[in-house]
Amino acid sequence: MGITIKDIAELAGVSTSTVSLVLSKKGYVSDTTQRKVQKIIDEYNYRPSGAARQLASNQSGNIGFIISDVHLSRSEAFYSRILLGSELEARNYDTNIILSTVGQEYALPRFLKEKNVDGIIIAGSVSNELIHFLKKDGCPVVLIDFGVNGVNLDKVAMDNRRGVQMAVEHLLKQKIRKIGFVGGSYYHPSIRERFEGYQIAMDRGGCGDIAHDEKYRYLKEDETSIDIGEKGTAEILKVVPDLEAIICANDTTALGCIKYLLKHDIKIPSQISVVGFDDVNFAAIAHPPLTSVHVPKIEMGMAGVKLLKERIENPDRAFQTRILPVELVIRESSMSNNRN
Amino acid sequence: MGITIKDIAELAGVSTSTVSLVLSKKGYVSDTTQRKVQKIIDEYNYRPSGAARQLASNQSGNIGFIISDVHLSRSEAFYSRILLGSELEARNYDTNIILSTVGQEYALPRFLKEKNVDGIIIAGSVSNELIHFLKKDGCPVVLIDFGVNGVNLDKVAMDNRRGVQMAVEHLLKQKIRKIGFVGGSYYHPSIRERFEGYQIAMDRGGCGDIAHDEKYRYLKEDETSIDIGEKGTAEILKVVPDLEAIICANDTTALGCIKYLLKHDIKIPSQISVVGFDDVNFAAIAHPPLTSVHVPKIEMGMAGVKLLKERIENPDRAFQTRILPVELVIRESSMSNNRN
DNA sequence: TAGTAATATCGAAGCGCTTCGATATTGTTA
DNA sequence: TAACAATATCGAAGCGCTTCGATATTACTA
Repeated sequence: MGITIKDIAELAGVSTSTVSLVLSKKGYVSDTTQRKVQKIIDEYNYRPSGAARQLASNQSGNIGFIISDVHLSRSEAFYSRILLGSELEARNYDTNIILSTVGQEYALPRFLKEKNVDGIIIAGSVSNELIHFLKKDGCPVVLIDFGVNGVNLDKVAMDNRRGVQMAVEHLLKQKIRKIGFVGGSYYHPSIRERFEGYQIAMDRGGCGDIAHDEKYRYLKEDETSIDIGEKGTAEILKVVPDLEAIICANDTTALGCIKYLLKHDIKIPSQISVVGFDDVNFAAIAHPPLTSVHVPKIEMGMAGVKLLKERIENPDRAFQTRILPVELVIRESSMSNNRN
Repeated sequence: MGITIKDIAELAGVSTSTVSLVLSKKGYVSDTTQRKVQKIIDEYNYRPSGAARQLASNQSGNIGFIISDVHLSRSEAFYSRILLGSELEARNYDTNIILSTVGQEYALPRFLKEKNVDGIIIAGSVSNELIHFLKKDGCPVVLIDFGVNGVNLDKVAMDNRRGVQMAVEHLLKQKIRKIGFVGGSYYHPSIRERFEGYQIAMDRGGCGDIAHDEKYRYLKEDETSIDIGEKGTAEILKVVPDLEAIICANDTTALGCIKYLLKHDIKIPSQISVVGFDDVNFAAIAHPPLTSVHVPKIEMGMAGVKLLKERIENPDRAFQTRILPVELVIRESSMSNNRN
């Protein structure tokens, strides 16, 4: 099959070790030999076998990217951007991304079985068993937008609390105080932080009574969805008919919220303001365009790869959590002209 | 490093070849040995090295997935679904997907350099050089939603002509005849087919004069975008003020089209109907919800993997093109009650 | 029951690299 | 210029599997 390092060595009249040195650019090779060998390599379009290289050097040049399948299908707009960011960054290191979705059941992603990755990025929530397994295994791991209590790992996250705080402040400035919170996936650390951010900001704004009143919130364990947004809005409105705004755990939920309001002829934002989180690409084109906390998804993916590379190079350093800043993007769904 | 096949062999009191047979489930192994070996494997949590296996068997168990970076960022909602489909299908074969975006310049994806994939899926358009290189290289390749003139390869496509025909028929049935066509990426075969479908259907419906009149169309080489949708709509309306409908090359374009119409207070669909193509997930939540030709994206991704697997198994069989059916999803943007 | 076929297991030779230690050559310093 | 360091190249031993041919055992046929 194809041409091997041995062929190149013979053609160039050197040993295979010399060719290997030329390839890897380390060790001593004279300029003349280097050129001579490189010429043959180019001429014959020689490409070293990854497998052989891996086997001999015990390094794969691959990193695994794990994401739960439901997660990916449901929040594709979010996670596929993170994946894209990781891929773009991986390109800089000449590294390949091996993608693997995992189901709900505890199953090792396939590449893990063959351990042909140098490290792993996990985006979003996966089973605790998997995390524990990896932790025990000692394989370098970076978590993006996820975390498990009591497990110390490198992480990339966004400033969830700050994001919602900005949203709350934006509403308070408009003299809106009756603000509710709707969301699913409450098991997810990011969602929980967003809710906490809501409470903190409300407390500070003197609306603690509202933020701590269960009437004003709808929180489910189920994966976030349009459905939850609709139901949540309905539930809260039932007990708080004079609600003024809804902050949603993410944009998908916000979409459901808008859907409900539209259906019941409640004007956005003049009657009720809506704010989402994530700023996925449909936020801007929703109707009305959705105010949302922008999450730097591409950058998070890139940061994950960087962190992983650092960990691989230096396995013993202290674990880091990189928290990327977010930004409130104000659009029509929360701008009531008659208020501010 | 870890435990190897040799260790397992010793622990089980058999030869490594026997362990290998147990692992691969081929050849003859007695029930007793099989169980004995498997027990040790489980007990020690042994995972064979992918690299060694690849090297020895000359099979990687990986398939490469190539997509152009701009393409992916721009039409993420479309291509990430295809990727998802491929990944889901790959899981069934215990195969990994190695992702690689390629830039505009002609560069080999990294995994190609090391040829550690058994085959390659290309989604969307990439440089002709890359296609020619792969063709010459003899590496199994499947093209999803792309094609190059004069290069024979396995392909997965959707029924673009039929899709637009359905859209045209749907409009004609409402007595709408002044139908324009707007789109970018005209270099892309799918887009061209969509335009052809428009012409064919219009011809059949007795509106050939319109479909062959350049006034009624706006076609650009540039990547499809919201921008093109806006500009195209503007251009056509300038010369055909009494336009009744616009068929767009894809949903992104349609979005721009809607944006323009909304801005100029032209009512959709009572004044102008809009139809998109692809039915990406924001089509349903656009305002108004967008009538679109549904493309089975997940299925296309899956079909790509299937086709590739077949080609790998049987490298000499005739090339196939799998055309998946599409479906017109009628939503508000094309339902004018006062007409039908 | 000899003779063949099917079944079961093993040893050893690779797969195509990297890398370590050995050796050869050249350059530098006292 | 002897002595040592730096530079340049090579041979060979693996890395952890698969697979082929050889051998041993058992089952089946005539």
